[in-house]
Amino acid sequence: MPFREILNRLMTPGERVLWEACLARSACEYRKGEDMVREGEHPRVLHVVLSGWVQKYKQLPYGRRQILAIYMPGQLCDLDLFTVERSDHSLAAVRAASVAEISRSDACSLLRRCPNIPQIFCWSELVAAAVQREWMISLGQRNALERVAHLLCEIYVRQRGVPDPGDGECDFFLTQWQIAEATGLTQVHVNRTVQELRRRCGVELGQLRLRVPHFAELAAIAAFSPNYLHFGEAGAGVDRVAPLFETSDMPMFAGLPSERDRASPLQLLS
Amino acid sequence: MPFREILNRLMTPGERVLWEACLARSACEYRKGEDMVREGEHPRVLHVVLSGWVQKYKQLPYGRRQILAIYMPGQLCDLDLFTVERSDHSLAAVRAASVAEISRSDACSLLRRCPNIPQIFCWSELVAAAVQREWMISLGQRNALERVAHLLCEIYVRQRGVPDPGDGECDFFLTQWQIAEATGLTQVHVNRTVQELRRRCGVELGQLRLRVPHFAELAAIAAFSPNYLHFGEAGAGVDRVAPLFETSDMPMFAGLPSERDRASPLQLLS
DNA sequence: ATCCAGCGTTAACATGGGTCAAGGACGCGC
DNA sequence: GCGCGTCCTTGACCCATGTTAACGCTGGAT
Repeated sequence: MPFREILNRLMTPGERVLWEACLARSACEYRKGEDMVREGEHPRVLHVVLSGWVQKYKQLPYGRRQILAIYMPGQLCDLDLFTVERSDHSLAAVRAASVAEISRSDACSLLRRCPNIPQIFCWSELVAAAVQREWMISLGQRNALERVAHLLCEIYVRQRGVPDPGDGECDFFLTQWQIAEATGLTQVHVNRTVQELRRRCGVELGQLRLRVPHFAELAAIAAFSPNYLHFGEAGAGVDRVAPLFETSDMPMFAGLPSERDRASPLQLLS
Repeated sequence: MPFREILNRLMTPGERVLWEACLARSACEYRKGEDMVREGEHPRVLHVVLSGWVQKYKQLPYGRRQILAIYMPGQLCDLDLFTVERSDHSLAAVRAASVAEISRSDACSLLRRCPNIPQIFCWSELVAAAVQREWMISLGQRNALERVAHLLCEIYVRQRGVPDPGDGECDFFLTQWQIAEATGLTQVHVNRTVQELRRRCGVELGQLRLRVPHFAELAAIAAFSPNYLHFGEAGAGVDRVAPLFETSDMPMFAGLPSERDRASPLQLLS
């Protein structure tokens, strides 16, 4: 269950129409590497990936940069930026990407009309935060082989879902240099590592495509466990989260005056 | 302006009484290293640090662990856990710590009665997420000296605020082994690094206390810039965020039916 | 057809930080 | 006062990863 499916599952058909219309209306095209938000700017719009991938990154004195997150179609990139005066990071297209830029007023009217939308936002942020924590584990504790293997596993599972329906392929838009920036390694060493993975479990990392003939082997190298993606819960989320907060069991919404509207799960964001 | 001051600034006196009462009522004591939430558990309460520090961490196969975040008095540790079925990380005391454990129903009634509380939650989460991104930079891009220096700068500024009123001291509850777990280094190498910092800029890392006689020098080594802590904004936050969302300018709340109550800034969390 | 930029590949060499092992200082319980 | 555990310190050694510098392939622009 890739991210898009979760989106669809969480929305009513009517909401989906509104949502898609809003996205389509504000779609923008970016070229590879082009910035959408730059560190220090005051952010004015909310970015939602339509196609391609988007990277959140920080630039460091003298050239190096760290990629902090990768956003895939359907994901919200920068919900936090609405509360913040100056962004502390940048946002750019990984390759050519299409991105919806929702203005504050559009976001406002969406929220007014679609009670399930906040829930979407909630899951999006929740998963993004969990992924970020897992990246910290890679950066701090895993060696090069494990880091790259883990990143490939994550990207594969985020697109294909788990359990995997199976032909072992998915989109892959990062260059080896970008893998290096995400994993805190050198481009040269990423190259060595990718070759090792090719040798050990037949991973193919080609033009825009990742092939993983034996996912289990790759996952074993990375000690990859998809729990942190909270996928199973997102599936259940529609049924579980929504009723819960109608019955005033969820602390943040219960007691808020908006109960009849079922707005607000967003308040639970991490 | 350390975190506690921000808390006070954001609350009305009446709210502060309720808040403090709620914290006091549910206070728990933990010994050094004792777990409050363990990975895989279903989280039932919200943890707020009263005194001492709290660490969020993940345990890895064979012994190593990564500290993901450090929470100081006043901070909320795990707002996200309310939405999640099973926690993907653990929470433990750094040293002996006192922690309030707010039940869902208590959190609920707090939110009902204190319109500014969600705002507090919002800032807490926002800053926590920004700190986490900065830690990724350390783990991915900085060398040992820069990592440790940066951590010391952050801990100093988070307690003392910036600009610093000045005598160059603050609490410091981490052992060198815990610094190692937070920075992705070895305890042995942290020791070497701390000595280097002692030599280079007179940093003293003693029993429960950190002394930084020349903060500027330490900050220079780390290339430390406190922007990511969003401190200035938190000061302004009371005046700016609140009116903004009353005038329906903030997308997430504007249009929500609860406007007369001024609930909901939490919706903007990242 | 030619050029060029971007990307992947390779090799020789350098080094930051890990590993292992031992010892010392301090504080705490008995 | 003794013993023990926790934390800090030190030294010798070594490996994973960084550095530098080529080279070649490919695809797009002219």
